[in-house]
Amino acid sequence: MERPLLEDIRDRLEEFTATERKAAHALLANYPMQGLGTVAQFAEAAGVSSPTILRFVARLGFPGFAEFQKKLRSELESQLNSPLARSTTLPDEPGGDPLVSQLVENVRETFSHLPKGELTGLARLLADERKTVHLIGGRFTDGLARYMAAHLRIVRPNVNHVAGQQGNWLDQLIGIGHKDVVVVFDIRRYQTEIIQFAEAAARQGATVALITDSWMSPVGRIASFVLPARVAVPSPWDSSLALMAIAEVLIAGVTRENQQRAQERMRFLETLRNEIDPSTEERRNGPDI
Amino acid sequence: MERPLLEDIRDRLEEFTATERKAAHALLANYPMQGLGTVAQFAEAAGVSSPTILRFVARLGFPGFAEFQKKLRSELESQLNSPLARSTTLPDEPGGDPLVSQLVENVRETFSHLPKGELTGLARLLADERKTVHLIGGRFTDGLARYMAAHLRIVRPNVNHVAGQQGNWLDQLIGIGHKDVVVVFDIRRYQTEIIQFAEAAARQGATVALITDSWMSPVGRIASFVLPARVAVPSPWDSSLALMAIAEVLIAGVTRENQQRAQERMRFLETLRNEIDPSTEERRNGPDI
DNA sequence: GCAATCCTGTAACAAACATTACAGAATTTC
DNA sequence: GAAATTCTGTAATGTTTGTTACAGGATTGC
Repeated sequence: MERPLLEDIRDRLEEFTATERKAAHALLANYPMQGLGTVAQFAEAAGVSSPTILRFVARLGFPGFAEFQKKLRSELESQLNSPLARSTTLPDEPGGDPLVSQLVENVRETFSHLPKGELTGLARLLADERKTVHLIGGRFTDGLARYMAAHLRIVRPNVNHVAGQQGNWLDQLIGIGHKDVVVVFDIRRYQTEIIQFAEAAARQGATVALITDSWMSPVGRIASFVLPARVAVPSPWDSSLALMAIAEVLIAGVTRENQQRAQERMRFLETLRNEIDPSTEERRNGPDI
Repeated sequence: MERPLLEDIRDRLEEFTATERKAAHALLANYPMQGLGTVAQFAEAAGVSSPTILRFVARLGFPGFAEFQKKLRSELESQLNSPLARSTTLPDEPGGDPLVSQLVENVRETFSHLPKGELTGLARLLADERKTVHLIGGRFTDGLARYMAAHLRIVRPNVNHVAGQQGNWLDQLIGIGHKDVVVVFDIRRYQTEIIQFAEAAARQGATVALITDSWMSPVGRIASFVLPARVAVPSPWDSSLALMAIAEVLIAGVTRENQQRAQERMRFLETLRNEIDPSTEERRNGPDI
């Protein structure tokens, strides 16, 4: 990671001219906000002219004010999104592992920022038995789509997991229309096939719900529901844990909406299972809900 | 202190028009940075027109975009200058939902009770490239096995996801022996086929690792590694979130153990991907690791 | 002490921006 | 089903912005 600009400026104060130093002090006093306004505002705060600010910025190695602001924004975004900076507020590190702390924090942060109405609204829509629910995921998120489909099938009819060879996905677009809901799991790298599937489904009148990461899959442009999750962890991998938490909350929400029907379907499934393989009753080692 | 704009927007999502909601999502997904650029940048990120952004901002009660930005800056400055303000928001239940609190608590509790040695020992074993790793899950946990396999394949060779028709599982027992590791995801109701597979693999000399719930699958009797997870949530369903957290920590652990080889394999995969479909590079919307 | 060089602010200018006007599409109401 | 209303994007426009050119003052070197 590149060195913070603030430190760079601080170390180079002596090489600046008098007015450049004024600019530097003004920036350091209110870093990085002072540099995120206009050249004129920064100049006024520093008590120098606009061209002086540009010379100061050029001295720092930026070809223009826009590049300078880009750098400040980038640093600020990292600061706002950096859990390591905030993890100091969580004295308990479960298992003493920063990775685990981050996993927990991701789930917590995800739901802190998710609009409650989006979750309940989507759960209500998914509970509507007049609709057919399709779930699609990519290379890493197909398991989530599969997991959610496995649960939803138990509490409601007409659940389709879009899986198998991607060449066959187009076949499953046939007949999709206003009575369909498409739940899309898409995290970076965003997959062209998923985007195309979602866009085609939307064109045909389906409602699209997106469960994605913080950088927002392009599917977000056509989705009616967008549920972004925190995925950054101290690891080369992104974490899908928060996406799975969203899936679980939606599953619970649908089950709650259709409580009576869900119980009927679960009892029926139980009866089926006991008829086909009575020995499964013996597998109950722990308490059952 | 005035109420944060973010909360205001979140609570008012239902009253927005479709395009205003898109603007709201774009802002919430990258708050407050998305609102601190130009109208055109914000519009592009939201997938709407510039005038729509201005209507959205007007709907929030601001006479113009400048006033809106003023508000965002003010909030941001408060946030940057007041770390204590940040820490007081953490004790709140994320989303105020007991289900979400329990999900977070399950992950935290799971790792608090997991022996660290079990995790690192299993990660080390899974990183051993002389071994072949098999992953098997049941009706609800196959997605986890698939997820873990998809990641492990990238950082190490000889990874087999035992999937498809259960009748075919026996075929995959052929050849399993001392050089194999079988990772089993099994939560109640425990599946007879999984138990039988694991028992047969153990008889043939394979090392068995079990990721299960607190009531302990019968596979625990013959497993060398047992990792129990908290699954109880206020819902008719059990939660698999903590099992997925275990999977992610193992994935990260294996990647860390094989850091150099993992990086080589990832680079090679990147090269393959760019050769087969160069357009995937364009899909990078957010920062990449 | 003077010439050369550097620093700095003012003014001008091209580009970018926020905003408004307008028209077509979509939705709602009767 | 048609009229009224609302939503939305495109185009145009006035304003603001970043940047450059230029000139005067300050500093440095001979």
